[in-house]
Amino acid sequence: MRTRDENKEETIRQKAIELFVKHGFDGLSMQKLAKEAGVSPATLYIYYKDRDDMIVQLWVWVMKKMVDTTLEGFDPGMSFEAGLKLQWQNRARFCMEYPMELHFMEQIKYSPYHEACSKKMDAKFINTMGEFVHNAIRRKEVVKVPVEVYWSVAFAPLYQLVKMHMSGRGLRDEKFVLDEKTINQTFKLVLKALKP
Amino acid sequence: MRTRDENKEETIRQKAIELFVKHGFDGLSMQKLAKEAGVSPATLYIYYKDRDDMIVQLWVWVMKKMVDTTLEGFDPGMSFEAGLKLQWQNRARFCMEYPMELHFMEQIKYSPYHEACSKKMDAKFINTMGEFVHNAIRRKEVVKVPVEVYWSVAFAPLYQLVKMHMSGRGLRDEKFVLDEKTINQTFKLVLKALKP
DNA sequence: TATAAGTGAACGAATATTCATTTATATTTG
DNA sequence: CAAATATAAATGAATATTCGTTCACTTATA
Repeated sequence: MRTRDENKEETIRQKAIELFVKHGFDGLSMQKLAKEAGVSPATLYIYYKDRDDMIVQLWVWVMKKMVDTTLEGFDPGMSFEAGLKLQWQNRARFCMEYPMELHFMEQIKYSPYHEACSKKMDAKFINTMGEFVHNAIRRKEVVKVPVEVYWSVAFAPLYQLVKMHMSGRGLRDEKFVLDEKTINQTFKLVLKALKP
Repeated sequence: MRTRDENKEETIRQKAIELFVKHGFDGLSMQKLAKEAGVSPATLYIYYKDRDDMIVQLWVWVMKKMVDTTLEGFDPGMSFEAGLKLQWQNRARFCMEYPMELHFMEQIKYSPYHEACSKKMDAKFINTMGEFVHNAIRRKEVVKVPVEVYWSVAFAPLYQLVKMHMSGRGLRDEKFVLDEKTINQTFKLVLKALKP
């Protein structure tokens, strides 16, 4: 039997995200994507059941990449400060290395695909994160708050900075570039908020 | 001459956001919207130049609503703690009262429309916010950090909580409902982070 | 009566998806 | 070892819809 061209598979994914980021949901049409990736439209239907399935599978792929990057060198038993710091570094690295993938994920988050995607969320990842927080709370390294409150304070500021960085400007018209110093400065504030 | 039916204008806006939130960019087609709003497709082109223009104008309208709500009772000369508290209350109220409008705005934020929209951003609003922070920094009520860092720590956690509230669940599968108590709890942490 | 609001049908272009065929290769056969 | 075969990958053209937009026309009112 004929073997599947793995290279082709990767090209499709890459071009799909590229099209999506550049032209949004409207721009990601099966025919345009096929042309862009140099394959027949019919080929897409070998890889994916339909357009919706393609978008969800694309999300799963990107999510895995994100989880892998985020967990690099991480252990839920780490001390709170060290663990959170590593999380920030890993997450920031992912954002900088894969801006289009991040863009794609953020756009999915508020789209009708959000529900279908979050069902495919890696449970192990969430559990690892949860374990880390609970360890820290138990050791009294972190104020005792619901996980949602913790997560909001711990990571939302970072993603907000990344958002500004990606759009190239801050709140006003001035240019904004997220550098190591700004990350550290913000991290210190977050740490202050979460320590008992 | 014949007068424009203001009621019709409002129905179109309402149905447009409804369609957009329910079915995303793909779902907001001119013909579907016309049918939904009970007007001719051609009528839409009296109100808007084309589909892109409609989406941007829709955003401008929603943004104004958001700014108005956020500024209710606010004065940039307020003390930091009182001002920030009011901001949280106003913003939370907007999110709860107009969930679809918030949904719409968030989706635009990561779409190709983001740039066109942010050009129409109300400068006065941004200036008022900026003035408030700078007053607070001058009075030494807030740590001296770039506005972007301030904004990220001050508001991103709130919007993250709202996001979870709107999706109906937190990080795990458990139900999550954002209540007054959770808001206050998070607010206290943010305040701790930002105070010198 | 002048004028802008509002219409419904129509346009070509683009959409998602399918299907009868062809192509490449892993495996089996002689 | 080489040739035949089986099988999944890959295709390009065609499907019926739906898309955004326009235009000749009617309607309501200042």
